[in-house]
Amino acid sequence: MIQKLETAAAEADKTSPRAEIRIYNTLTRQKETFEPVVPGKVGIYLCGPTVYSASHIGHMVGPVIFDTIKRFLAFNDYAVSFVVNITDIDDKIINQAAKEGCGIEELSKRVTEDYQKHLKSLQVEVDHFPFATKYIDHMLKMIGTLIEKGHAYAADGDVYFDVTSFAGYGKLSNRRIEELMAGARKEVSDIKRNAADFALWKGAKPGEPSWPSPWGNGRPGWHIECSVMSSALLGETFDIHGGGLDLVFPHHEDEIAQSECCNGKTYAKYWLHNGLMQYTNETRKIGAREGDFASQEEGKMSKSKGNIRTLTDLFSKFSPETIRYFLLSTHYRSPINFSDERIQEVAGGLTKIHTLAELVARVLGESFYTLKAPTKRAPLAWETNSPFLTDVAEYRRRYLEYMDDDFNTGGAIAVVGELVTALNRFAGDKNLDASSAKAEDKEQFRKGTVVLKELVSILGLLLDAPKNAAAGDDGLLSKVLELMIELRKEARQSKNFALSDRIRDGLAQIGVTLQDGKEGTRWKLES
RNA sequence: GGCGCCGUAGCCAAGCGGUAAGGCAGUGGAUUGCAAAUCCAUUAUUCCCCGGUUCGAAUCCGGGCGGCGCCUCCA
Repeated sequence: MIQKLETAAAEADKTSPRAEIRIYNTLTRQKETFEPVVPGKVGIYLCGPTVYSASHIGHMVGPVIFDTIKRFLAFNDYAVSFVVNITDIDDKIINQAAKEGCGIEELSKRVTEDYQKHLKSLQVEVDHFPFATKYIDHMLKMIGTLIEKGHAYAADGDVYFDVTSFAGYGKLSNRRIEELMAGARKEVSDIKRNAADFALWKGAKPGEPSWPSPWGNGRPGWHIECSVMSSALLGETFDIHGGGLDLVFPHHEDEIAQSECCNGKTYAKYWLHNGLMQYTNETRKIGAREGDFASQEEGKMSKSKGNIRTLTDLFSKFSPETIRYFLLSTHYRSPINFSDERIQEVAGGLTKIHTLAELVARVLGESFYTLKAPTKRAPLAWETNSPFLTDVAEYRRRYLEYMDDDFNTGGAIAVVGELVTALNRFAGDKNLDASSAKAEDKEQFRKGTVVLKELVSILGLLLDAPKNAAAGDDGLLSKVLELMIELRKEARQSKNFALSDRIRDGLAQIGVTLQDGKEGTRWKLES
């Protein structure tokens, strides 16, 4: 009963600043109310890539999701610091560099640039990209502390973490040490005390890149870089640690063990894990016979399965914004089925918003893309004194409710779609596209449009006008097309539809779409 | 074998104790010379199956069946 009352109170206040945000925490396996470690500030650390080969779509899921979380928290008036690490030293990099016959710096630099370029095109705004090789000193210090405290031991040039020394080992992935011992691989060398112990430092083999250390020349083990860089940039206890579901064990489990043993403090407060990209072979799905084609393996996208899709390839077919929209169209914890058909299907919703943006430009005489909307959460600045505005307010409330509930972008996007339909309907009913439109109706439309802008900006969408949008073009192309339209108009007036259709079809073939409206014919380039 | 996740219309997908959002595709209609775009209407007595708890379950519990992830590098 009491709980019901509290819920009702929260319900009434969905639109206020710093509303209650619920987050699913992998550590506790339930949704918790978000409370930052330091009031008003939020640190987010996301596990980035090991830079040894070109990024694929799966690498973008986390960044897009966590960038959206960042935007939403910033909207809720938190000062957010978003860190994505770059692991630029690892066996895989060494092997790949050897294969390509180049230095590891050259390889990691090239791959990092590729990765960052794609994040930028997806509108992902990262505050810090720490590189593992820049934090070797910090790592050595941490390893030293762990040895001093009895949680780690040097053996044969390597240093291992003793998992039996940490009572909390296994708490994130819900594993028990005994089970890990039983299931461990036989290849385990005698130098480890326990089969589940993991390397903090690896002694270098001849010819490998290495750094000097008290235990001999070597390089860091996997995991240590995240523990070190997150605390260096966000503090020993920080708010949100994210990554793909496949990193829960052993990576995140080991990070917790190292950091909590070293600092004696809680490491990350909330652990969020995104679902993994699944590859779907549509052809197979609709029942082609086995062996009809060289089918790629279905399931998780991974290099070992050979079913990855590089971004460079993907972006030649879809805009980064479409990919972002696609990634946000479902809940972040669910796996996403990937296929071109799926993206194509989802993309329609985005196109509809862009089409509305064109209408907005015509009605308001102002670009939707540069429209100013509130960037901080606050109650609506206007009265809901009409059915239309009441609906707009309700859509906004529902959108925020979805986002407050574990960043449910899929639900939020559905509401955006409803808002778009409402705006289109209102514009149609009130004939806003005509010069006779009433100022007061335009004003209402404007209010609704600003809300749309506000909501869509949180998702990092519709931030820029599409590259090939024709709206502002006043060059030669525009003049030629105006002439074509004029000629077609004359043909239509004299009922010469064969000619008018020839003009329209001909233009369509070269990528120009004509649309007849009450106020004349518009043209736009195929996107 | 151990630890988890998931199964909602043709497809995608919200809802997670109070009587099934939304999108795509389809169908019908408005608009159009015909289109395009847009709008309207329509598509699950039912949420994999069987039990149980409850006044009430897609939602909670138990048992099946099916799919998937991790336990080894992976976002």
